[in-house]
Amino acid sequence: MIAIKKELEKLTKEALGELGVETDVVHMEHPVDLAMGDYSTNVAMVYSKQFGQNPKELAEKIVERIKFTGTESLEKVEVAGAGFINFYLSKKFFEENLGTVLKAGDKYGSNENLKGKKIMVEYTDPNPFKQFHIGHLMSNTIGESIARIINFSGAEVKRAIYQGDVGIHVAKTIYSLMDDVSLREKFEEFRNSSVKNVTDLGLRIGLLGQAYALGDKKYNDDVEVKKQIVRINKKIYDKSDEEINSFYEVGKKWSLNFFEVIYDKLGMKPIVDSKDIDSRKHFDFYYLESNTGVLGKKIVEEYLEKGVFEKSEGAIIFSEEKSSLHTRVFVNSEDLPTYEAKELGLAQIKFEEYQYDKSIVITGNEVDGYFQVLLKAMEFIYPELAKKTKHISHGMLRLPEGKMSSRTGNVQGAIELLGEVEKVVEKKFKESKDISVVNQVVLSAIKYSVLRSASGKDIIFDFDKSVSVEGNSGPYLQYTYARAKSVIEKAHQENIKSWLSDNQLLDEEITEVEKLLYRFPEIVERAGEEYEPHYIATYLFELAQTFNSFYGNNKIADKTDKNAPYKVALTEAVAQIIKNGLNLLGIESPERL
RNA sequence: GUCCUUAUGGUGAAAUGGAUAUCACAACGGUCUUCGGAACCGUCGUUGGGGGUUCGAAUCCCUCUAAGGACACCA
Repeated sequence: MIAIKKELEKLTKEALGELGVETDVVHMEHPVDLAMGDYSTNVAMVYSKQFGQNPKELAEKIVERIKFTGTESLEKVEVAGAGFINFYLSKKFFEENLGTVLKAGDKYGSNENLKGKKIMVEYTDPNPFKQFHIGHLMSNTIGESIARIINFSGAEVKRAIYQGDVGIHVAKTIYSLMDDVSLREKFEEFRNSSVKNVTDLGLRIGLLGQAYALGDKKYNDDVEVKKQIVRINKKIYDKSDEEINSFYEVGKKWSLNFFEVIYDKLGMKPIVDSKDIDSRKHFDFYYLESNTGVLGKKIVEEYLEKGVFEKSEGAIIFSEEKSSLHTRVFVNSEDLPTYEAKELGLAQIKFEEYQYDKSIVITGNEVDGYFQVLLKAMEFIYPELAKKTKHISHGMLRLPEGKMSSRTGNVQGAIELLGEVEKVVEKKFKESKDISVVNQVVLSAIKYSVLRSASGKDIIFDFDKSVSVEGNSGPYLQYTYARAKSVIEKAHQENIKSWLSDNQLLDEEITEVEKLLYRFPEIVERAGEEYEPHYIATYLFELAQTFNSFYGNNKIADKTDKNAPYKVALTEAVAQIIKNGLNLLGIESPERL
């Protein structure tokens, strides 16, 4: 809780107390317009009925009783509109806050609301042997941002990833690798040579992709092949066929290693930083369906006896009577665990490895219905874990050309999308020859497009708008940061010192920029409470706009202006907050574009 | 058919039950020989329909309409 907000709530409560109202809840918010003050409360409207007088009169009475004269932070308190009480903070407050921002630096905006809490965040979840598509990219973007935000709120955060290394998609790939002569030859060649770099790895991933496409086609076209693939699938589960095992292990390793390359590209910070392609890691916990399946099936069988599940048509199901939702199959009639059973196993394994206070799972919203059923089943089996589990879902990332689907084969790869955006960025930022900066702009364009609106709804990715520095975009924020940095640099050259917190009070108006700075910590808190990164994105854009307007109307690095040190300090604070905020979105802040 | 989600200017979005619904893009017009013009300022235009709750509704409830998703062995 932000100190000043708490103080205003306390003052209001005391005033209400004098009028005979005891309450714990004083709703304190920011007025829609900066000109209406810095904080506002609606208590007069809430209690006017109880007092039998009109809200404005009651508001006046409350204001008379608010003792703010002893508070340097408060300039004035006014009644406005239908009975709002508006608080105006003082120049002194804004000055002090500016000092706080500069002093806190990279830590500004952090809080300790989740101090001591252990939180596991599962996200991304690509499947080995399949493409890392833009849906995974979206999940990774949201998950990484949420992980950073709750970490900034003081929690210990562990990143987890859950990958489908078994299932029919794997069998399709293995089938083609074994059955198709040229694919098989290529596979043997790759298997017998070492993987020295990313390019080598990429070639192998290409081969797996071809094999999957071929297997998928034959599975749908040829009934006999379908039967074979189903047999292979079963053997992958029980590991009974050595030849299949060998194809499987090699392909899985290539796939998993390639995903690590992608996490690098997406800007994740490695947890194990190694040049060795086999040991580089970006997540704290890696979970595989091949492991959760075994345990999940055991759990289902155990609770079948206890009456949670029941047999039906050769499968084990969780009936709609139990869930009051809809019936789902947990172990299919082939005696294999479905995703549902695997998830039960996963929950147990996760908690055994890490005694979390909260387990967050981020997925696409097409599994919302399924997840509700799953949580119901979990309530029967581990009620305490069910309570700690939070499912967050997101919509689809759609490209202008059309809809992305992993089932129809019309898949949009994440790498391909990055490449396309890079082309647009390079065209636009011709001068920038620094490849790492280009990458940072590419990622900010994509990530910001995802994070700027509330999660849950589909995002239509617009190449031009996402890269444009003229609208509400990641690159716009990066540009504003770079410009602020450039102004600060200029001030240094002009020998203008930045204002320090012990400096004297300057007789000057309160700028709109200042009125936004102190709100950042509140925004971070709310984003953390609601697992909603978009609050940060929205705020940063407003801050950047306000700063750019200030920049357009004021000369900042002006030696002849006695207020220049203060303006430079404001610029520094804006830059700092943009950097901190972008970091929470998983976006870098290059000093030059 | 049942259940879930969604519906805000031409387009994409924001809004903790609060004040005159806020931005961006597009369109139109303007500023200034610039600390990074990749700027700034302005004009235009919006809560799907109908009821209800409330001092107050984009937000909560009911209903209709439309779109998307889930609804037994995929994940």
